[in-house]
Amino acid sequence: MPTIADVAREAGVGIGTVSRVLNNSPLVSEQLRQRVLAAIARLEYRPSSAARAFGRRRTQTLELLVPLFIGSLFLELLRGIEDALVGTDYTLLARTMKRAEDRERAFDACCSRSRADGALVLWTVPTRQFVERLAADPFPVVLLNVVDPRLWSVAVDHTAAASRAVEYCLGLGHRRVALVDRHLDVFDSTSPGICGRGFREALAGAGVSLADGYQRMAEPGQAGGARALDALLSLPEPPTAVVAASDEQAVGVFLAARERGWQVPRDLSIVGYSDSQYTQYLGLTTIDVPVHEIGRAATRALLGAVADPSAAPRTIYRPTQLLVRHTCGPPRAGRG
Amino acid sequence: MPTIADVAREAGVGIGTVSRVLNNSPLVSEQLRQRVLAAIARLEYRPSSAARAFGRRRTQTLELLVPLFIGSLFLELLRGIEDALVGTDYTLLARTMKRAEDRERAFDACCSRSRADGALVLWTVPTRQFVERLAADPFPVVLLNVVDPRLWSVAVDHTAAASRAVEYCLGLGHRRVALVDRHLDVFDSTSPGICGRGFREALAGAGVSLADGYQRMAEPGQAGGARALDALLSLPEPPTAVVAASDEQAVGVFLAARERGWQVPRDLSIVGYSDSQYTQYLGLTTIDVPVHEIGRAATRALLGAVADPSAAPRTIYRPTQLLVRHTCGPPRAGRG
DNA sequence: TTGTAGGCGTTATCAG
DNA sequence: CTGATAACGCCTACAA
Repeated sequence: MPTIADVAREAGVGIGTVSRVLNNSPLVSEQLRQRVLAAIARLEYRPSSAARAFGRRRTQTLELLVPLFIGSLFLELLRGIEDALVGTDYTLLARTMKRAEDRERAFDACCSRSRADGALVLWTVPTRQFVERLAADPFPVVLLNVVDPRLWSVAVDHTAAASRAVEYCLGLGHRRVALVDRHLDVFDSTSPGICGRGFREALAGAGVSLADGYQRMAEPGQAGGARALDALLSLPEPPTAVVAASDEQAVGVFLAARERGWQVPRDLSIVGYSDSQYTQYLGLTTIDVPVHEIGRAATRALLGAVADPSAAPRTIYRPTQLLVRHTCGPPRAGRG
Repeated sequence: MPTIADVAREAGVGIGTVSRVLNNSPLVSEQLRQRVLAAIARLEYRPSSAARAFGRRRTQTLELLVPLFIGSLFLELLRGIEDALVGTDYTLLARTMKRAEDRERAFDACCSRSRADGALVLWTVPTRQFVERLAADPFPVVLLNVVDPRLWSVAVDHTAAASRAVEYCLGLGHRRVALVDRHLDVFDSTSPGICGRGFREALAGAGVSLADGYQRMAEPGQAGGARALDALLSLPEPPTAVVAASDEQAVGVFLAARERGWQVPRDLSIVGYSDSQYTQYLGLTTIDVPVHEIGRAATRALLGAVADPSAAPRTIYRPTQLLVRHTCGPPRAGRG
């Protein structure tokens, strides 16, 4: 395996010149550049990325911290990230986290002496220590779908989105609207729900009082949604519309409703959250979260922060919109 | 940022001892080990992974080459890979490929002077040059869902699986069974379909002749399936059952059928392929491909190959099975 | 069991 | 513009 020294010898130049050619430095005469390029080709030389990372104290790698619970949106997000990476010579290191302790370890590993130049942190709230350590020893981090003013964040306004969904149901005539919410932090069951505030605000805005048990926290995934609906339907006055905090939960709600013989949207209206594309054929009315765009924006922000670590962190919001399909309708007379 | 030398000084030992402690070498007295550990803690020292990778000529990284077309199975696969990685100190580098040229570059980048110690290659056929280069300069590679006898491969027997699906339809009484197939290599539209052979064998085995136009190649995804069904339903004698080569295509078939007013399974039976979990609520009858297990097995094989590059490559098959749900039934009298 | 010295392949710095 | 040369931080002999 040839090294830079072999190339230098082959081309009859100094090793510095070869390095400059490799790094597209303008400080090389065209003649020598050609000689070096030819030598590289003859020897089939490839620079060692390990040596490079070591030498320039930069790995050309971005780290992605992602909870393993993640649903199908991950793909879309990955595409967005890759989109932003095209043309750069950065690659992506994926580190998945299953449990809270994995997260601690991942945070720990990623910030000090990282294998990467920066990190993308998905759908999980940074711990206090993490933020403190980052303050002490800056390392570029961008949060996705979670906001922390002390760090770069790219997210949507969950409150506005949830409000929009609830208002839509209210507009259809529903008064018994329930929320199947999701913890902001998958690893922390004491963390608030992402949609709770928007839900309450929308109800308050319409002068509708919040019935007991209508605001539920559920596990992510279909199972969580299904269980939540079961609970809701056991209430003395079950809701006529349900807003879910994820499409997967919405599917669970849908299934559980069907199981009980409730038809959607005749007996129950459902709004999802995220537009995960796998629910298209279900005709799920949902909040469209521009996941692809979030991934791209976050990656761009991270690359920027890597290039200029002194830039003050910003929070970037992306707009959501309601995607009306076929799981919502007016409440049924007998039940509404 | 402290280095190993700082730790050595702090602990009052030689740098070699620190290195040995870091690498869990048994050749350190318990006493010194403790002193070193304490020094490490005091200094909050973390070894530089870049320097490590450089020094030991091993990156502790596995590379994942994945076509961006990939559907929801990717998540399950990723989980399988991560499962196999738990307990090792390997991390995963993801390199996605959008077009055929990306693939060339990815193959190129991954084998010579790679940033990784080995590579997992998904759902895409290795090019001739790739295999040749690998033969000349060994670099551990494991193929997933594609088989090449010259390399490690983990896959299912598509022929057996497709046969099983077709036989199931035949057993229900169908005689007009069509196939919506998928190219073995997403980047090569001249590559054969993954299910074609099993399809034909099953028909032949039952003495059913293959009608013109019943074996179709389709693009991956719902759109491909939908388009393929449109074509099939335009035939003078449309099929009464369709076997698809992916769940996503099956969903497309399902949607297109519904669009045309055909009910499933009354007017049309559908079998999917892969059990992608997002089709559960559709009740799709499908071939269960153990994607998680494939990811895990492939990663284990790769780790093995990294540890012992001299081991001869093997092909590992994982069994599939038919998952009967609700999209198949006997052919309708008037149409069957 | 321990410390020391050399090497890994680049990049960066510095004279020329 | 170019070529030496010194880091870079760790690992691995080798010698003690």
